Amino acid sequence: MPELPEVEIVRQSLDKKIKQKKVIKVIVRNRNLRLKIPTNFSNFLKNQIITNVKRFSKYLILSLSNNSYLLLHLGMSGTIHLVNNKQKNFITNTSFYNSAKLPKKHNHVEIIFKNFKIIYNDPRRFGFFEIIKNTSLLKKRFNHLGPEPFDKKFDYKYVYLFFRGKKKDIKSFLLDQYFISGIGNIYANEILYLSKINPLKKANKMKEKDCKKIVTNSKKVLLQAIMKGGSSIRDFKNISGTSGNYQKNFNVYQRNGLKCKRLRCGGIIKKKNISNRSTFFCNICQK
DNA sequence: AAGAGGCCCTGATAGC
DNA sequence: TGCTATCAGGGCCTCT
Repeated sequence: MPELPEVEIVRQSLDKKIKQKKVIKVIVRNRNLRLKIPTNFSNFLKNQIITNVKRFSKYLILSLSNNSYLLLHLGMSGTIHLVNNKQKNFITNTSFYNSAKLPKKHNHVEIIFKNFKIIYNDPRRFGFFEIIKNTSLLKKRFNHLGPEPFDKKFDYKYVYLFFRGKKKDIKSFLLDQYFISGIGNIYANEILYLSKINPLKKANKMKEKDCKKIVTNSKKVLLQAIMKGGSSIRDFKNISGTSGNYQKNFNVYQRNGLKCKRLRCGGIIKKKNISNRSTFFCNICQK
């Protein structure tokens, strides 16, 4: 599900709810996420106060009162749900991403606070929790990741230099978190469309002008997506009023067979597999 | 070193 | 109705 904008929406709603709140209890129902949850996980978190909720790339970072951090990645299908203790099962009106109703299955972790709890649900279990002991280890943890699109370091010179001698296609690099972190399959497609660049174009063929467009449109697309509350695709029935709206702005993603939205272009959106991910692009205006 | 490909896992949907 | 195949918003690993 989540790329940078969706994770940011979760962060914002989580921040409002759990900042300065104390963890009363943690229940782990299934340790077998992408990374195995250690046996001392619950005890470690108990009585900790969440001092801050931050985000880097697609990772949520909860700062704890003992100066350590709880890292959370949502993988492909992770969602966070809020349940008030007095309610039985259902949440009605939260701004949590895609959480109109609490699913019946795959509620792997519960973090319980005084009057409410948050539940981590993840059918595919590609997500994970990780405890990071201190700030320098946290820094180290993200060492291998490239800058976020909003980072000053992510400018056309960085892009141009990175692409020198690289024979892979541009689409794969937008998904490469070591080059740039936070972009996923949906937004990679949308960024290339706005840039009028064919996803199969080789990185070393990119002109300075192309690199500038990549930089500008990466920032633009992700910021707009955050402002629209992220994208909610699939499972449309259960989306609450506070779910994302950016899917209405998709120009290419899942629009294969439809007309290009650019006036007078006349192109058709095509679908093609690149590095095993579905890729959508206009066959005329993306060169 | 860079790039191609496979794997982790469940659920929804399409096609027969 | 029920089967099988394919695909899904991510990230990491291995092999060449």
